Amino acid sequence: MSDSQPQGNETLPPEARTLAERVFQQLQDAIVRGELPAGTRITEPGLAQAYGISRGPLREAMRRLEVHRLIEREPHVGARVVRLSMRELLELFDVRESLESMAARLAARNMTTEEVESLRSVLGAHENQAGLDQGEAYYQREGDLDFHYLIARGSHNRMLMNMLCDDLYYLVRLYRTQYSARGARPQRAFVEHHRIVDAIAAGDEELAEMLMRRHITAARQTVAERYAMALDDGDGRAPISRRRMS
Amino acid sequence: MSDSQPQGNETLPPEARTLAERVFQQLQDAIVRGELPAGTRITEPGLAQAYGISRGPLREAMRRLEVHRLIEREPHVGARVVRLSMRELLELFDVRESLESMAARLAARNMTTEEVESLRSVLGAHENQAGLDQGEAYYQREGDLDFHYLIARGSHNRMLMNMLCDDLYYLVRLYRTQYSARGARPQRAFVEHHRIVDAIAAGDEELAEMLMRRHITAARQTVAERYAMALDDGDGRAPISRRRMS
DNA sequence: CAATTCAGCATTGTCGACACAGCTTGCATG
DNA sequence: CATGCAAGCTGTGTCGACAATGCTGAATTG
Repeated sequence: MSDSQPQGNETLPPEARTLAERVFQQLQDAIVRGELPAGTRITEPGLAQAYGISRGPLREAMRRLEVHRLIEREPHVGARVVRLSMRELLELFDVRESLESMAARLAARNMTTEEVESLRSVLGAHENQAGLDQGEAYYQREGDLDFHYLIARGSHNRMLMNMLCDDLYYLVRLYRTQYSARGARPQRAFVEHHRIVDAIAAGDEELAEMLMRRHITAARQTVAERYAMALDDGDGRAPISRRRMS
Repeated sequence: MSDSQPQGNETLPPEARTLAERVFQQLQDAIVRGELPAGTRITEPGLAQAYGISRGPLREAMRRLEVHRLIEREPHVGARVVRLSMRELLELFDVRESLESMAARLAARNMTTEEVESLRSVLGAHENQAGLDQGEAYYQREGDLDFHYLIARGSHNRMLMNMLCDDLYYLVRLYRTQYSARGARPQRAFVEHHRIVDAIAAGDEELAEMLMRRHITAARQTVAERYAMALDDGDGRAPISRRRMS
């Protein structure tokens, strides 16, 4: 896997920027990977000592995490890693449906042939991977997001791209670790991905938009049905698997 | 107990508790109002002294402004109030179209009768206001956003609501001050607003979504045509690049 | 024995100060 | 006279310390 790390920011100064920036990305990664489980209480002195920095940059990093909805803060009380409830997860799907269908429409309008080609190559790589151990599709977890990343970038809408890549997709990854959700229905997703790419390549905006909308709606449906019996509390908390990352 | 009137010290300001929060809101307001014009260079000691606080809380407020896309920061260089280019403005319209059409759909599904009623009352107030001095519709500038705010809230989708109310609508207000855009086509907008409310009241999700989409598309079209002769670069490059102040 | 109050502590909020980077300016030199 | 270089200055990045607030726990009292 080349980069499951999204290039959310615009330019490419990969190495040294500011300290707060690096800590922010490290924390972001640690959260979506599950190294910091949901509900973990984050104390500023603790993390500052853990990362070997002062509280100043760490506070700024936490501010950014808060705006990105990865941690929840309460004034004078503290911060905790977000615990995605089922309701918020379904809300996320609705927002994704709206944003990504627009991204698909714009991608069909603005994507260059090279971008379409790279999209096809990524899709082919995942297909081969899925052909090896079909059914499990472990790699599909990140591969699926690679696909959506490319379409978001292909929209050539910087604002839309930032919203999807910098905000929503981190929440998606967070959900997948918190619910330990393996990518369900891999073959169906593959077919849908192919059709979306075909529509984009053909420049059919309406079709691309509709297919993407159905794609995400179907995923939402699957998730909703899957957890329908497990948790029947519309507003309640999510039953997180309290497995530690060892 | 003490139900009558508690001490006026802290009634219920959920976010006015910390100093950084207040400064953030003050700065946010100052920017969208135009008191801090676009491109204004923001220096931390200057603003800190202006607001009578230290640099710590001000830095956190600036971080939040940065994430909300109201200021642009460059490491070791400084921060400036964003200058919305025409391209970014059109991008904003695309994002709004996608998000608000979904909000209208969800509002048609989830809005209570009380919410619909308040929506209608707001619309009626604006209509009377526009009846007084029709054509100018000064109030319509904020009134239009009131309308969209209520629909966003009516979606009962917290994530969608936060995205619209906390991020996009501030950018919309910022654009209106920067471009000194008076609300064009007021009567048409009124008609469209009424139809949207009717669709929402009727619970017609598809219709509400489509009408909202057309509503925003028409506004985008108007803006695009209006500035077509002033800056004519389609959607390739940003016509108003970030120029140096000097 | 239970409820309440108060003292102690941990953590967050805020502040002032130091270090480093980038820009400006003045001088020296070709 | 133009240009390169160096020194100063402005401003950001980072740090440690102090103050304020909320939580915890035990002791006391009805």
